[in-house]
Amino acid sequence: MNKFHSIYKSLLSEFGPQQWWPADSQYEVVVGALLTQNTNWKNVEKAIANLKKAKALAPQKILRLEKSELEQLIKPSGFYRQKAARLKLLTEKFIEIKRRNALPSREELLSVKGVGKETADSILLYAFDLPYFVIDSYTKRFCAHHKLFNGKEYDDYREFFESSLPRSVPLYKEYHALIVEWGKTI
DNA sequence: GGCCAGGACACCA
DNA sequence: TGGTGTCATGGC
Repeated sequence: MNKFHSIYKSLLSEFGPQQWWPADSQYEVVVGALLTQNTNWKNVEKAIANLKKAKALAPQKILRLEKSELEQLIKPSGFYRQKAARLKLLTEKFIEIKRRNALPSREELLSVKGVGKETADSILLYAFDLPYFVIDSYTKRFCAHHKLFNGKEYDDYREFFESSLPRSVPLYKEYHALIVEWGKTI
């Protein structure tokens, strides 16, 4: 068992299973992935609750909302003007993906304005169950703290995790969630 | 009452 | 490629 695996086990015993991503649908994961950018999850929950209350948490409904309406609904998540515009763009991509009945590529998600690497990987992993390890600011601190890796670029970290762990979607999901939980405590 | 969150992008040198 | 400004609300 390598160092990654033993740390994982201790995180799991300390914090318990995180069961990410909390959502009622695949599309809700996509929405949450965008809204949570540099934003406390509590605020994202408020925005998603607003969308549900307005019965707007569905791709076609988001597209049909006036931009100002959408802005008001997602306001608690912050950066709401940017996010409203970008959520519509991402939703168009989501519809296209579902229409062709195929899995999304990382490249096409990254081509959507407002979707960077972490958001793309979160969607690939948590919405589409594809084995991409999500890297965030906590993950880099985590690596430094445990002297696991001292890289620079996002993809260096991602490839390091992916080559150090068994290629398991449930493991990727849980490990990233546990790192975030760890990050909140330090 | 300030600090910051489950980032991304534009612009500059 | 590296550094900095911008976007913005709400929790603690």
